Amino acid sequence: MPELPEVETVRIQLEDDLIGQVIRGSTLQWSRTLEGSSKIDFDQSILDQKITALRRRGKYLIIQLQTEHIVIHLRMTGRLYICDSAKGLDRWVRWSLHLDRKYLCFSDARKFGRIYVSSDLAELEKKLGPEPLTLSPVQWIELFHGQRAGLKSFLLNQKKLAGVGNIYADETLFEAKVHPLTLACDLEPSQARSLGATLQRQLTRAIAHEGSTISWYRKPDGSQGETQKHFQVYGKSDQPCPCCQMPLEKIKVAQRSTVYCPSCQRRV
DNA sequence: CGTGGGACCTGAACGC
DNA sequence: TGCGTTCAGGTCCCAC
Repeated sequence: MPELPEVETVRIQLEDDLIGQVIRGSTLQWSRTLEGSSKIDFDQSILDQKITALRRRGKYLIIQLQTEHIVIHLRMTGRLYICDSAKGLDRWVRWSLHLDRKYLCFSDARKFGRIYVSSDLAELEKKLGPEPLTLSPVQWIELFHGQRAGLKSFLLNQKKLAGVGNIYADETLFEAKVHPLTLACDLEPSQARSLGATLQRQLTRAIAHEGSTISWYRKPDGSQGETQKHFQVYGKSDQPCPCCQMPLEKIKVAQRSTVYCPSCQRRV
């Protein structure tokens, strides 16, 4: 499931192919993929514009044009790749962007992914908390201060912190030895700093390993990420804890399955 | 402010 | 073989 490291990997791989390209049009195969405007208005606002940058904010990928931005969210099964044809290379292509002699294809089996155009990113910013990789130790303490949500819910809340999803939330809480239902405000300052540092380590390592391929995620070149080989708890319920050998437990938190070690991650 | 449930979706895995 | 069920989960929206 694309989270921050997966989206960052996609950004890095597509950057060189996209920057400097000029938009010649688009094809929309599943209308709900495009939100916020009609296909005609969408095309009109991006036509003939040059791509000046490829950016990421949380789990969003942002194709920066001269006066507009194309904002893309992959949700669960979205993939992006460069291809010679607007039809793409698989049966789940929902949208493609026409460039000079190549196409950026958006494939999305589950049809949850969304794309929209926006001249300023203020609306997006309103929905998103800070980038986890830029927070300082003091900022981590401030982030958790006074927050009465359970930590698993808090980490998944994009408005509080941008880019973390189910995989890296569970892996981080395990490595930090914190119970997923611990209230954020109950962390001691030293624990808050340490949890932040652990999350940053997890995300940085996952980017270095080019993301986690659980089922659908692929890099733009079609290959899989490597991070899943290093999972300690995600998807491993009932297996022995890598630390104490007690069986890992699965519970539902905020509608998501959550795997943790009841012995190593004691509740405060 | 916080949580819980449903909706959006379809493929994979599993039970019978 | 094939049908039916369950699970996966990011975000939005509504109810409490």
